[in-house]
Amino acid sequence: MFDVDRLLLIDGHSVAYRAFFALPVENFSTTTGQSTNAVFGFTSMLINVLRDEQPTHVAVAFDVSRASFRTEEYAEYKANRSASPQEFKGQVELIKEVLDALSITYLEKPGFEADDIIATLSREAEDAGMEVLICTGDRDALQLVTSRTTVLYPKRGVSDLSRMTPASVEEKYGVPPGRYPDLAALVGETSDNLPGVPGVGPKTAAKWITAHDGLDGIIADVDSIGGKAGQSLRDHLDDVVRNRRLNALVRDLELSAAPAELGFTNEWNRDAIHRVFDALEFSALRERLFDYLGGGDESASGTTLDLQLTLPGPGEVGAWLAEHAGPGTELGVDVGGILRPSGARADTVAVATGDGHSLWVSIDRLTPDDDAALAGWLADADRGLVMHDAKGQFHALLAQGWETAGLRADTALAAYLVRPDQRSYDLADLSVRYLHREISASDDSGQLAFDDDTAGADAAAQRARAALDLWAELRPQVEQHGALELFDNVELPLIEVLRRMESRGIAIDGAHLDALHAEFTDRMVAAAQDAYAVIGREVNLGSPKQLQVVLFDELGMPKTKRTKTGYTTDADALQSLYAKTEHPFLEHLLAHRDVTRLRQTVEGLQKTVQPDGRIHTTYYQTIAATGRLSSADPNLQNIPIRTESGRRIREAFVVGEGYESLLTADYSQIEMRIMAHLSEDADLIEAFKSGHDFHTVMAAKVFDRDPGDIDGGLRARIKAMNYGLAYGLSSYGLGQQLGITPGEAQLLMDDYFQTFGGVRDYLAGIVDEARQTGFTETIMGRRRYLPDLQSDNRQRREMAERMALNAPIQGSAADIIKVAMLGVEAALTDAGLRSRMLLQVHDELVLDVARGEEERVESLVREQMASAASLSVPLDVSVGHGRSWHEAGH
DNA sequence: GATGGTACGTA
DNA sequence: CGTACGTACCATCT
Repeated sequence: MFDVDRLLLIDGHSVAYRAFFALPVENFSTTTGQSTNAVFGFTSMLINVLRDEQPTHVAVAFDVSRASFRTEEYAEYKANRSASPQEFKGQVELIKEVLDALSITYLEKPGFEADDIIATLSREAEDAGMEVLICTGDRDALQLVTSRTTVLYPKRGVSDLSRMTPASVEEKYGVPPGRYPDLAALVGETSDNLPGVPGVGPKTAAKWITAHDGLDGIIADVDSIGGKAGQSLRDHLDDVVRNRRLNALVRDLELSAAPAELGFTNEWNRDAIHRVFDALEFSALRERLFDYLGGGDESASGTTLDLQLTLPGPGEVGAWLAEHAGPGTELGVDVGGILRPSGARADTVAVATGDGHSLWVSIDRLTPDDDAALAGWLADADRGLVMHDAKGQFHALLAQGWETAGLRADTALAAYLVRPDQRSYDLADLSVRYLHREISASDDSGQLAFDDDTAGADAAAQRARAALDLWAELRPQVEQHGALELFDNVELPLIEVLRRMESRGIAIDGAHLDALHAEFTDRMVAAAQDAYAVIGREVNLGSPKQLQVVLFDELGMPKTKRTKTGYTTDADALQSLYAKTEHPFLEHLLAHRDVTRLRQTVEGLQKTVQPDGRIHTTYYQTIAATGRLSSADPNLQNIPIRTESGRRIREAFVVGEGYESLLTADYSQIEMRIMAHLSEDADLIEAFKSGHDFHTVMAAKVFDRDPGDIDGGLRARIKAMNYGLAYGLSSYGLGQQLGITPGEAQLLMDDYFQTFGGVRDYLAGIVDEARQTGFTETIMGRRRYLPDLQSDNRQRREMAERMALNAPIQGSAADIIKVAMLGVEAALTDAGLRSRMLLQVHDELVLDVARGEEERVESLVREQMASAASLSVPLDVSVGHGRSWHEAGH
C-alpha cells in the first residue's frame, strides 16, 4: 500500500436522505417508535466505506438549514423540494450521535451547503498531499474529481457505490470533471430546481463544451451555434449563467478544522458505541462494526471485565465456596453441558461473586469431596443464585444428581418481563445492552466451544458474572414496571414446575403411531395418484408454485387472493374453487393436503420419542409477548383435535406406566370470562352465571329471544362473534368466517354491541389507555408495550390496536393458568400424591393420575384452577379421564 | 446451508 | 382485512 493519508468526506444529508428512500421506513423503528432507516443506511454505508477504503482521516459535512448564499441569490434554489417526511426528521441528530460515538468530526457552516465544506476540505487536503474520497449523492461534487480525489456515488440504495474518477466521469458524461458544472448548467438540475436549456440534454451539452472549450467559449460563440437547440440556448442564456454561478462550489471557506485535524483512529469509545447502538436497536450493525474493529486490541477498550478466576485443584472446591460464596450473598452461576429435558449432561459449573472472584470446575475432574461440597452448596436455599435461562441448566445439574434450591433470579425472565416483545434474550446480547460489556456467546445448547480450558473457563465465569450484574441492572426495572410480584411469585417458581413437567414427559403408544403412519402414508399415496389421474401428469402437490400453474394456467380456474409470489392455494381458497368448479382435482388435492399434514405430525412425534417411551417437550417461558408459554421439540400445543383423523393422533398420548389414567382439565371460555370481569358488562356476567350453554344464552340476549328459540345458525353467529371479539375482529373478517357479507356482519356486530355495551366500551377503553400509557396490562400487571399505536402507517397502527385488544385478555388467561399450575404442583406435593402434571396447552392441563388418586386429584385440580384468580364470574373447569389424551378429552 | 414465503396445526 | 405460537416444505439465495 501507498503510505499516503486518505481523507474520507461524507455529505451527511445527502447520504441520509438517499438511505431514507432506499430502505422501507416501516422496517426500521425502535420499540419507542423512532424511525431509524436513514440512520441505519448511513451507518451501514459508513462501516462499509471505512472497511473497504481504510481512510486515515474522516469528516462528515451537514447543511445547517436549507437557507444558503445560493437561496439568497436565487430564491427558487431547491424550492421545489417538498418538506422532508415526518419519519426523516430527527434522524440527522441520531446520525450525529453515531458520529460522536465513533469520534468522527462533523462540520457545518451557516450560509453554506455541505458541498461547499467538502469542496474546501478536498482542496486543502490535496494541497497537503492527501488522497480524498467524497461520498455523496449530489452530482455537483463531480467537479471536485481529480487524479487524487474520487467521488463515491451511490448507484442504487446506499450499499452500492460507484467510484467516479476522472476517467469514469468523462466516460459517463463526455466531459472531464472540471467541465461537469458547465454541463450541469446547460442541462439543468431538477433536484436543485435549476432549469436548463430546453431541448438540450447531456449529449448536446457535452458536444458543445468539447467544441467550444467550455461554457465561456460557448457563450462567446453563442451566435454561431445553429439549429433549434442553438436558438433555445440563446433564449435561456441567463438561466445558464445563473446555474453555473450557483453550481460552483466554494473552495475557500473558513472552517473549524483542517484536514490534518480530522485524523481517524480506531481508538473507539466502545461504551459510547454500545449506548448509541442500544438506543437505535442496531444489533446486526453493531456486530458488523465490531467485526471490522475486530483486529483491534479488545482488552484495551475497557469493556471486558477482568475476573479473578480460580481453577481449583483436587479437593479445593469446598474451601473456595466457603470463603467466597457463603450464605446471604447473591452469586452468578453458569452451567455448561447439554441443557435439555432428555439426555442432559452437566460438564462445567462457573460461579461468580459480586466482588470479582470466580470459580470454574470441570465436573469430571471433581473429587468425591468436591462433588459433595458443590452438591450441598447448590441445594442450600440460603444461596441467592442468579442464573440466565436456568431451566436447561437445572436439567443438566439434575442429570448429575444435583438439586438446586436457592434460585433468586433468572435474568432471561427479568428481561422478558421488562420487554416481552423481543425474539431472543441471549445473555451476550443483554450483557451488551444493559452492561455495555462484551462476553462470548454460547450456542443454543449452552455449549461453549474453546480450544483450551482457560478460555472456556473465563468465558463461563464471564457469563456467570454477567448474569449477576444483569440482575442488579434489571431488578429495579422489573420493579419499576410493576412486575416484581409477577416475577417472584409466578414466573420464577414456575421454572421448576416446568422443569419437572419436561422431565416427566408424556407416554406414547409407539405401535399406535406406527399404525397411523402406515395408514396416512397409504391414504396420501392414493390421494396423489387420484389427483395425477385427473390432470394426466404428476406434479409436486406440495409446491404452491406448481399448483398455481395447474390450477390457473392449465385448468383455467378463477384467480384467488394474491400473495407476494402469486395467488394463494390455501385450503380456504381451494374450498371456494371447489364450490365454483366442482373439479375433482381439488377434492384429491385437499385430501392429499390433509393426510400429508397428519402424516407429518405423526412423523415428527415419532422422531422425538425418547428411549423411555415418552415425549419430553421443552416449554419456553420468554417467547410469547402476551405471557403465554410456548412448546417446542416437539410442539405439544398444536396436536390436532378438530378432525376425526386428527383426533386419532391423540390416542397415541397415553397414561404412563405405573399410572391409572390421564386427566385433562380445562378452563371453559376463560377469555370471555376475563372480558366479563374486566368490562363489568352486566349482561355478559349474567350469561355466565345462568349456567346454560354460553353461546346460546348470548345469542338469546342479542336477538331478544328465549334460549329455546335459538337455532344452530344464530348460535354459530354469536359464537364466532364471541371468539372474534378478543382478536379485534373486523366486519370483513367476521363475514368471511361466517360466509356472509361484510355488511351483514356489521349489522350483527351492531346488534351485539347494542346488547353488550359494556364490552364495547371496555374494548375501546383498552386501546385508548394503551395509546396514552404506551402499554397494556394484564390482571397481574404483565405489560406489553405497543409503540406502533402512534404509527403514521395505518396498517401498523391498526395491527397494534388489535394487539392491544388481545394482549390483556390472552395475557390474563396466561397469568391465571400459571398460578393454577403452581397451585396444582404444590397441592399434589403437599397431599403426598403420586399423580403428576405433564402438559399445559394454554387453557388445559394434562396429568398422569396414580392408582386410587383419581377423585382426590380431580377435586384438587378443580380447586386450584378455579381459585387461581378471583373474578366477578366463576372460573369454570371441566375435567375428563381416560387411558389416552383422546379419551380424556371432552 | 441459510432464508423467506406459504401453508396449517393448536388455544 | 382477528390474536398468540411452532413446524414443514418449497423456492431461492449465498
